[in-house]
Order: sequence, then structure tokens, then C-alpha cells
Amino acid sequence: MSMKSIKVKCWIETNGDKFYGPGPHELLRNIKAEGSLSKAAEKMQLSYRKAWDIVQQLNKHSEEPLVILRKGGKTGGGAEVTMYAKAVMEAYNKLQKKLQEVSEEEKQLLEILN
Amino acid sequence: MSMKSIKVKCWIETNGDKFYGPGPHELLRNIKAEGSLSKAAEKMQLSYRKAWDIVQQLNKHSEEPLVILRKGGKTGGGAEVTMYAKAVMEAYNKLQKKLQEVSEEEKQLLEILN
DNA sequence: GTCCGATATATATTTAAATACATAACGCTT
DNA sequence: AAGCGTTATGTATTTAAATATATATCGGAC
Repeated sequence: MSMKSIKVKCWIETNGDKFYGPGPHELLRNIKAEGSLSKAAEKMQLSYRKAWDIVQQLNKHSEEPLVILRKGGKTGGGAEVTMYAKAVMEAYNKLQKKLQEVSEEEKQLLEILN
Repeated sequence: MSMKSIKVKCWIETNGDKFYGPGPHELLRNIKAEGSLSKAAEKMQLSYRKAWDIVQQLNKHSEEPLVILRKGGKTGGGAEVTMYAKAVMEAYNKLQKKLQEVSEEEKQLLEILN
């Protein structure tokens, strides 16, 4: 037997460039949980450099920032997701979930393959 | 303004490995149109080597073959998609289309971003 | 049996992405 | 002013994927 399953991925593009998808989404979740960009990156085994680049792209192509980075201070600095980011994350979650559901309802492809 | 759009991609996995997705799908379409693996690969700017590997994976992880390759003969050889492959392609098309529709109905995410 | 046009396959090279590394900057605390 | 933990940023290295290159093979036609 073959154990086949349908996977779905969705993302947002702007001017044909990827803007928001699974990677950025996970990074935002981790930033929210950790309050630190370096810790968030480490948690998902992503280099800090890459994580920082992602944050720059997110903020650059967004009307208002998704992440606020602060350096210095008593804690050394930190990272925070904005209210706006939380709204985006929730809407993205909802869409991804919906799509996964639809793909699981549409069993025809799996029936052919199994 | 930002010109953001939602993209969706779906694929089939078997044992956690990618089995069938946009790349293989396009290759099958091209094989069907060209009757040749090398021409199909060229058409989508894919190396013949890679295209051949994809065909091996497809047939290897499938109950019955999706592509039949022949070498020699009056035409030098050729490639052909099976009836089975055509059924898979059609079901995949249907699923992808459905998912794209759902993602376009679910406008909430785009509204937030624009 | 040689040529042709396609598939078959190993190996080398290129390319792009990601990572690693090093160092600076920041601002609070002491 | 020194120390701390974090962000900031350039450069070098590594890694993995894809491609390029070369050669072999097949089987019908002539």
C-alpha cells in the first residue's frame, strides 16, 4: 500500500514576490512566544540572519509593521509582533485550515491513487 | 498600494516524500503534448536528467505506471502518459482549481493586508 | 551493419540558498 | 565606564539542487 496524503500550502505574494507564507508565519508565532528574534529563530532552527531578513521583508512590504525590534535596554532588547500581525496570523490560520479541510473533502484524487 | 494576491499549491505525499505536485504535473502535460521526454523537459526549461528522475519517482511510487518510456525504434523512442496518468492529472486539476476558488472567496486575509 | 533520434546513466560543474562567523551598536544596570 | 543580552550587518563558508557534459544503449530503417 502507498499511504498517500494531500498537502496544501498557501501564501501571499506582492508584485510576484513571496510576502507571507508558512515560514514567516512560523517565525511570527515564535517571536510572539519568545519575545526575542534570536530565540525565535533558534526554536525553528533558522539562522538569525535569515530570520532578521524575513522580518525586514515583512515590514518593508506591509502598510504597517508586523514586528517591532528593539535593541539595548535592561533586557538587551527584544522582538514583538504587533496587533496588526496578530490579525494577519489569525486570518492566515483560518485560510490554511479551510483549504486543508477542502482538500480532505475532495477525496477523488486519493481514491485514484490508492 | 500593495497588489497582494493569495496563491495556493497542493501536492501528494507518500511516506512524507513529495510524490505529485505542480512540477510533475506540468511535466506530464508536456509529455502528453510532445510525446517525448526530452522535448517535454526542454519546453519547461528543465534538464533532461531531472525530468527523467521525476518520471522514475512517479512510476516507482505508483501502483501502475504514469509514464511509459520507449527507446529505439523508427522514431528513436518516445514517452507517453497512461490512461491512469490522465485520470490523476484531471483529478489534480480539479482539486487545484477548487482550492484556488476557495482561497479567492476567503477574502478576509487580503482585506487586512490591503 | 551503420545511421538516427530518442532514452539511460554516471560524473562534474554551476548556482542559489542557507548557514556560519565575526564584529558593531544599542541602552539599561551596576 | 564596564558588562549584559539583544539586535544589526557584512563577509565567508557550506549545502543542496539543478544543470551541464559525456557516453552508452536501444531498435527500427536504409
